[in-house]
Amino acid sequence: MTSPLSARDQLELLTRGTAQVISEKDLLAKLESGRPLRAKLGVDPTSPDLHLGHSVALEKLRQFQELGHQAVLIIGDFTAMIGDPSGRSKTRPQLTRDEVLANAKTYTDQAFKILDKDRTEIVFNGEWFNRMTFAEVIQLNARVTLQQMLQREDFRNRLAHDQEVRLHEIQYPLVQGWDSVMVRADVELGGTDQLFNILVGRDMQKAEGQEPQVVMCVPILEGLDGVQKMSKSLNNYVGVSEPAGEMFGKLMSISDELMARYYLLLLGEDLDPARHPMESKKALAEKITARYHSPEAGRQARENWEALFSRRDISAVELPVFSIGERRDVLGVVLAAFEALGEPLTGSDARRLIQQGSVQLEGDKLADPKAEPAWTAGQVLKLNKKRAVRIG
RNA sequence: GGGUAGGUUCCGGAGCGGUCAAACGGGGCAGACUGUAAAUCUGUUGGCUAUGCCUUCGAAGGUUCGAAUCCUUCCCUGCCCA
Repeated sequence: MTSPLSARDQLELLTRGTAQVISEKDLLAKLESGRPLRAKLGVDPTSPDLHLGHSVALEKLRQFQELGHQAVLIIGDFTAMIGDPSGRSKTRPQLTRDEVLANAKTYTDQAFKILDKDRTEIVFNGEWFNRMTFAEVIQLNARVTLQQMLQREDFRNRLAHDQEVRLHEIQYPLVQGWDSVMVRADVELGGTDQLFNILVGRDMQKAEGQEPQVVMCVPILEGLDGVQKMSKSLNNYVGVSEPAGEMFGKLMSISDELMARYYLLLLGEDLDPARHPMESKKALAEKITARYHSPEAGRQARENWEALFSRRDISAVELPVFSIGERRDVLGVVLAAFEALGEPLTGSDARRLIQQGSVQLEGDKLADPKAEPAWTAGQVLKLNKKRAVRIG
């Protein structure tokens, strides 16, 4: 059942916020056919956590679903073992099968925070690749030339800079393209860094006598630093499964410039330049937090944040309660508190935080790791910029 | 297969017998300033039962009072030639 919207209206909606569509004409033609389109998105379960960077493409995929089309989510259990070289200046580490399968589960759970589970087809590409014979692999390779693969910027750069390019890496686009053939994709979504791979998919489909897929690239979302793309390894991400407070806090730390970008790519809205930047940022953080938790949680996160950082009214803030253990010295308490928060520190790191004045009890710096202040229930112990606990 | 250049702490990149837990830059963290923003300034950035001790400079041995630095073997990578 496709949407009552006309093909043109659908086109208008679907292309909004995309960086590149090849081609809109083809997409329109497919939409006009009236049948539900198969929109493919491949994900590499290389790390188990989805973040807002991934969400851009997932949101787009959901839009297809909302219009009555079929989402096809490919879990690259096989491809993850190759490692997508896209945008990389180095060879990616290859994962073992067990790591990949373990990641896949959490991955899909998180993806369904965005996608409609009932209208999503999940496919593991190991399903066909694990069965391929070597002869078939060779034949697949025979479809493209080395020169074609080397057109790709990543490889050219690495060659130019005398960095290694391993053979398995140049096969990646082929493998991804074959996925499109296997699922008979009408559209493939991906970040702009996927352009090359998705184009190869078109070639593979044509070679197999299929109608080539439409390429739909969404922009790459910058991470919290505002410069590099959001990624876990750069530690500049906001995970979709993070607690509401974390999520809100991380979003409040972005630059104004980046905020405009997030408005566009995550909310699909334009930033109102007349509004005070901080107000806009709070609104952004609340909306996104609400999206992944609940409107109530979004509001709560905002209130907490305002109480803690704007009004400095700590009495109103909900903080994790922490009970002092055996050690009563500052160093021991800080270590135990981080431990309790699930972010253990080394002794040296904790010592540094203390000596640099980050650790504060009710606003007073505790700069001596060996001191034993009179810990009192109800007091607020600030640990670092983001963390604080209430003594219980 | 031949020639040649390399493998250093999160990254890049110095060091080339002691003064090296290792310059410098980037990144990270913290402090000041703020809108927990950006910019800027300052400090910090292996671990520990911590004014000292322990483990790091591709791997394993060796020389030496002493090695990231010298020797041997091995592993890995680039480039040129075949």
